[in-house]
Amino acid sequence: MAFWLMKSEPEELSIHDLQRLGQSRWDGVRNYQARNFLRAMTPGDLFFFYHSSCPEPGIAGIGEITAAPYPDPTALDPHSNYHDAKASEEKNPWSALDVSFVEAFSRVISLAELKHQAGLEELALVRKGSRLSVMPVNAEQWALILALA
DNA sequence: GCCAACGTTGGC
DNA sequence: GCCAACGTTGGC
Repeated sequence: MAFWLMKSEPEELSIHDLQRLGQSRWDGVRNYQARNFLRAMTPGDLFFFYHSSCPEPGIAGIGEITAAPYPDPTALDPHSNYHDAKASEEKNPWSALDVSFVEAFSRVISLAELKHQAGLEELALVRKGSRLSVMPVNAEQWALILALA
């Protein structure tokens, strides 16, 4: 079992949306490095649900990977914001997977707090210039962040 | 393969 | 809205 962190704009999908829905498809990733991390995920893996591009950016809860990665259907949908004109049924470079709700933290662990937390220096989220939307979290980092919640 | 121009991300 | 940083595109 592995740990991850994935970013979502809460206006699109927040941890509370996921709580209400129970499960959701995680799609729209259009960066190869992030996609490669998606493809490394297996059912049972847990991820921190990060709220980005919002008034209070930070980790808002936990979700679980429930299905192995499959071709991202939004890449083929001309009406989707994530449509990729170069993708086809035969050759779709993008991946999506299914996630389920695990927990909503009683507070958001803010980005500022994560930046100041000793032991998280290597976390891609807080590294200068890093804009990855999907990233690995090691067991030590996971436990450290969980203890802040 | 180089690299300038452009687009995107995402915090502030 | 600004802008730093990174990624992608496309001419050469």
